[in-house]
Parts: sequence; C-alpha cells; structure tokens
Amino acid sequence: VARLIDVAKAAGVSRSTASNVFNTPELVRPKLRQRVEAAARELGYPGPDPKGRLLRAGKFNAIAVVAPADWGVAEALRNPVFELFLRGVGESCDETGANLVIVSDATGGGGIKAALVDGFIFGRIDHLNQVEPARLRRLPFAVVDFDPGPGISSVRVDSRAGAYAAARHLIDLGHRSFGILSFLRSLGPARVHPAGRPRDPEAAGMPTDQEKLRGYSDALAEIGLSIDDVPIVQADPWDREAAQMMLDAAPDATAFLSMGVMHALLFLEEARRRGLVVPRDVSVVGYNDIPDAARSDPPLTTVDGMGVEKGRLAARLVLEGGPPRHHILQPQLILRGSTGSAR
Amino acid sequence: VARLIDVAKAAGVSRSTASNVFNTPELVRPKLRQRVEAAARELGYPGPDPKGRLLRAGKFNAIAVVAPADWGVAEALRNPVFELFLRGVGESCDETGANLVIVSDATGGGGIKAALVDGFIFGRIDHLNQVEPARLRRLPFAVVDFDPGPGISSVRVDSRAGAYAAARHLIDLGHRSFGILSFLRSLGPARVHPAGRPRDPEAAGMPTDQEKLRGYSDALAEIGLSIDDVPIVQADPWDREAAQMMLDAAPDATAFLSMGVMHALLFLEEARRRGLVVPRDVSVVGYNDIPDAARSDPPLTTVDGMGVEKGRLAARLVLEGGPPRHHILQPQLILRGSTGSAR
DNA sequence: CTGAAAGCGCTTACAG
DNA sequence: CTGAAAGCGCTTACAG
Repeated sequence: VARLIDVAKAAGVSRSTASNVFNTPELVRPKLRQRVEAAARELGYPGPDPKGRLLRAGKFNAIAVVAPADWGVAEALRNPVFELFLRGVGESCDETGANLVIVSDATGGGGIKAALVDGFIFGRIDHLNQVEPARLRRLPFAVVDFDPGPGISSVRVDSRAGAYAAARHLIDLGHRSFGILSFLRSLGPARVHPAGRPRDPEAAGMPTDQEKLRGYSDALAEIGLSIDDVPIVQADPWDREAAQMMLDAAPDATAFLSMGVMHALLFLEEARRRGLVVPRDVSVVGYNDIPDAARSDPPLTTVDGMGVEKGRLAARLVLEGGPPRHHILQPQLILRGSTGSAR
Repeated sequence: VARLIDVAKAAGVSRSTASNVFNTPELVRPKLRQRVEAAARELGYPGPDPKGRLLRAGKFNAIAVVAPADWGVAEALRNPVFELFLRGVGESCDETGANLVIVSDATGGGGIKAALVDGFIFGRIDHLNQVEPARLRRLPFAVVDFDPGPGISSVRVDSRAGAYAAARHLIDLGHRSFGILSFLRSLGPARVHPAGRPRDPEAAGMPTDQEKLRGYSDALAEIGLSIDDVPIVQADPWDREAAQMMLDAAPDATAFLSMGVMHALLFLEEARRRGLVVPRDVSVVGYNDIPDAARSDPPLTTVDGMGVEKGRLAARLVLEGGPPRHHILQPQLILRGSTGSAR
C-alpha cells in the first residue's frame, strides 16, 4: 500500500508538501498540488493513514460508551432503556461529528485500556474502581447514575425523587397495600423478598435502584408503612416470571411500584392473564419511559427517567472536557392509564 | 504523562524490556519485572499507550457500522429495524471481543476515511460508490441489502421472495383489492402514487425496497393484477400521515402490503381510529419483525427480515476477512392476527 | 510557497 | 534473559 512518502517521491516533492496537499491544500501552489494529486491517484493512495495522523495528533474524534461488564455490546443494544441513553449520546456525537464506540468491559478494563477514543462514558457502574483504567489514561470521562464525588463529572437523575413521586401518586389514589418490582445487581434468577423481614441492602440492583427504594420508603413512611412490610421481587428486565412472583407474593396488594419499565409492561400482561383489570383491580407505575409504555394496554403511568437527556449531557461533558461538572436531572411522573383509585 | 521510556529509565532497563513486562511478562526475570512494575506504579503509567501500540500493530480491534448518510448516529439508534441489525453486529463483536463503532457518513466518506477500525459494514447504501473510501483504505468490508457484484462481500435477504410470500398470503385469503405502503429514498414528506398510472421506478426507497415491489408485483400478476393499478404511498417510517393517506387513496382496498413494520403498526392504529376492525374489515402484512409487532392489537402478520442474523453474518464477514463471500437469507412469513379472509 | 528534521509512543526481529 | 536499532505513517514548527 502506498504511503505518503511514496506519493511525495512520485510527485518529486517533500513529504511535508505532500502532507500539506491533503491537510492544508491552500498552502500549496495549484500546479504542485495537481502533480501530487495525480501521483496519489495513480498509486491508489487513499489519503493519509489515520494511524499515523493520529499518533501525531493524539485525537481520535470518538467517544466510548462502556457497556456494563456483564452485558457485552449486544445486550447494551438490546436493553430499551440503555438504548435511549445511547441515542442521547449519539445526538451529541452528531453535533460534533464524533464517532460513537461501544466498548465492552467484559475483560475487566482491558477494553478501556485499549479503546481508541478521546473519552469515556460509564453508563452503569456500581463501583468507582471501574473507572480507574480511564482515569489512568488521563482521558476525560463521565459517570452516569452514580455519585462519584466532586472530582469526577457525572450526570445523575434524582431517582429518589422520581420514585417518591411514583409512590406518592399511588398513595394519593388511596392505595395502602403495595408490591415492589426491583432489579438484580447482575443477571440471574428472580428472587422474592417476602414482607415482614428487614430489607437487606441488596434488595435493589444498582445504586440508582437503591435510591429508588429510598424514594418509595420515604413516601410509604408518610402513611406509616415500612418498606420492610412490602414484598419485593428482584428480577432481570426480561424475566416474565417477575410479574407472576410479584402477584403471588402480594396477592392482596392493589398498587405496584416497578423500578423498571419492562417489568411494569410485563406485569400488565400477567395481570390481564389472571383476569385482573388495570387500573380497576390493581394499579402499577413503572420507571423510565420507552415508546412501548405509551402503547401498552392500558398505557403505562411511569416516571420519565430522562434517558436521552442523560446521554446527551454525559457526552457533552466528555466531548467538552474541562473541569468536572455535575448535572442532576429531575425526573417527572407521566400520568397515563395504569393507575387509578383504590377500590 | 509518563511514557514507556520513562518507566524504563526509572527502572534502569531498556525500552524493550519494559515493553516486554507489559506484553510478554513471562519473558522477563521476576525481579526485573517487579522493578519495572514498581516504577510504572510510581509514575502513574497507565500501560502502553494504544496510539503507539497501534501504529506498530496496525490493528484496531474494532469494526464500524456506517450509518446511512442522511441519518447520523442518533437516527441509526432510533430506528428499530436498524437497531436489530446493530444488535446482530454486536453479537459477533462480543464473540471476538471487538468494539463496535458507529460512524456517521454525514460528511460523505470523511468519517470512513478517518475511522479507527479494521473494517466496515455498510448497512444501507443505494450506490456502490459509497463504499469507495473503504475500498481505498484496503480494509475488509461488507455490504448489506444491496447486490455489489461478486467482488464485494455481501449479506442479502431475498426481499423479493419475502414480499411475494406476503402478497401471496393475502391473495390466498381471497383479497383482490390492495394498497401498498412504501418508503422514500431519503427523508421527506409522504407521496401518493394513485392507481392507474405506470409506476415510476422511484416508487420504492432503497434497492431492497424495489425488490419488495417486484415481489408484490409477481404475486399480483398471478391473479391478473398489475402493480400499476395498486395505490402506493411512500413515507418515512415514523410518518403518521402515511396510514391516513393510504386509507384515503385506497378506500375500497381490503388488503394492505407494507414494506416496513412501523408503517404497518401505525396503519393498525389509524384503521382502528376509523372504526375499521382488523382483520375483519381490512388485513395488513408488514415487513420485518420487531418486538412491538408481536404486541400490537391485533398482533401483526409480518415478514421476518432476519435483521439480527444479517448483522451477525456481516460482522463475521469483515472480522474474518478473506475473499469476498455472499450470504443470501430467506425471509419467512410470520402469521399473526392482522390478516384474515376477505369479506 | 517549499523542504530537512524531529518527534508522536510503541514493538519486534536481531545480536549478544 | 536483555538491549541497541529500525520502523510503523504521519505532521509541524522551523529555516529558507
């Protein structure tokens, strides 16, 4: 394959001049320029090799979203909520013409060490040492849905407030008996936490989910209910069993709080399967808003988790660099048809 | 920032030895190795800089999906069918630990020229010269849903057969009056092609859509119908007007063929809005299968466009390199509830 | 406007 | 097992 020096030689000019033809053509006399261009064409030279250019420039014009360690690239693209987030990142990329790299963190930081990007976005971490490889490389990075302290850029949603609003909404409708659908920390089989036992702190998945648990707890406390008395089911987003276990674990509950949107959607299906009419018999409010949530039957009352916005802001933070900054987004309850007055 | 040579000096060894410590530690005497590692830690050396390593190795361990020119990164992540395709690419990436880069082709090949990847997947092209920048770089690449001739790797779906099956299905149900929902070649306002005029070849969007038109035409010809007599509406996937225009343009049709899945789903909604019962009053079959298609009311009869599989195979093709190869996938009709006998 | 030179950070035969 | 040297392909002050 032809290199810059080859076309320079063929055109009888120095490397610098050839380089200029491709990078700052206005600095080169038209005649010389044409000679170089002709030589390039003849040799099939595809333009300066990004490898060399990049070693010099040190810039990749790309940012990475690191996929959760246990997910891989495919799962990241399969999860509708994460996908919303990716789309937000994509929007910021489009603004600056940057490429979007999805790096798998499956190898425990190996991907991050080698990724050819100018910065990182961590979309789902549960421990700060996952960002170490990025910090070591002295590349800008931002963390999402996790409080990294003041020294690291972050975009967070006030999940506690969002969850509080969800629970408060159900309380205001007169509900007094609840069930909670929660996540696991990592992929695995569903687990039930029956009522009446103190909650172990692992009853919610990621830190942001634990915040949600606090939000629910805050609201329940206002009417004298303890979260310890509310059955909780932890399950993967796609787990169809979750809804069944929930309904079995809280047969008398009239109101269900879901930390995810898929859980809530599947719950709607399972409720119908059991002959329950939503929201006449039971109410459910989800968390996060995906297109499906507006199309379900009935449409799902849910919290807008600001996924796209999170992605957009996180990407800006790393694209712009500079000192650490923090965004805290306020989620908003979207009232739709899956919640109604208690019987 | 510390470089390899800095830690080498600090540890009192040569660059090669320091390099070995990070790349082939088993070649270095433990004592020396520890000395180097200590020096690295002390200097905060993050390990070999990918830039340098890469210039040497020439490998990026990443492949690019180039987003359609008029889309950008965000739109690519927003389109559910393209998203299916991306997921397939992601699966192959996970198998080999490669990163997935979404490069925007908005700058007319500029992104491709500079992308730091080992190969390209073109997921949506309508002219072969869009792959020129990749060919010039002498990087492996594959083309999807487009016949590039034998010299270029490709993954295609036999859309003509898929469309034929869709149309034949409706014919077998006794339908004789049709409407077709088609795509535009590039984003824009919807267009109607009334019945009775010869079809201009642009009545479908991408080449693969034109294949679908042929498939419909094949089937219709078998019962003596000309495609020229079938109203066609071209519109963007998200265009809610498409269904309205279709129903207005073909008020007596009982069967509708949609080249996309979103069109079909929106059609279902519009039909209901007009008081039409599907499939009692009208039948519709879509093209491509996304999760929503199974959840719609009624569930959508559609053609499985093999999106994930396409992505997976295309990625393999470029990851493996080698001589050009071709996959032709056979789509399959998925029978669900949106089609029934003609009245 | 043009060219000689240094350098971006690393790895890999090669000789010892 | 260790080190001196060449090279990956390019760009950018700098001097002319």
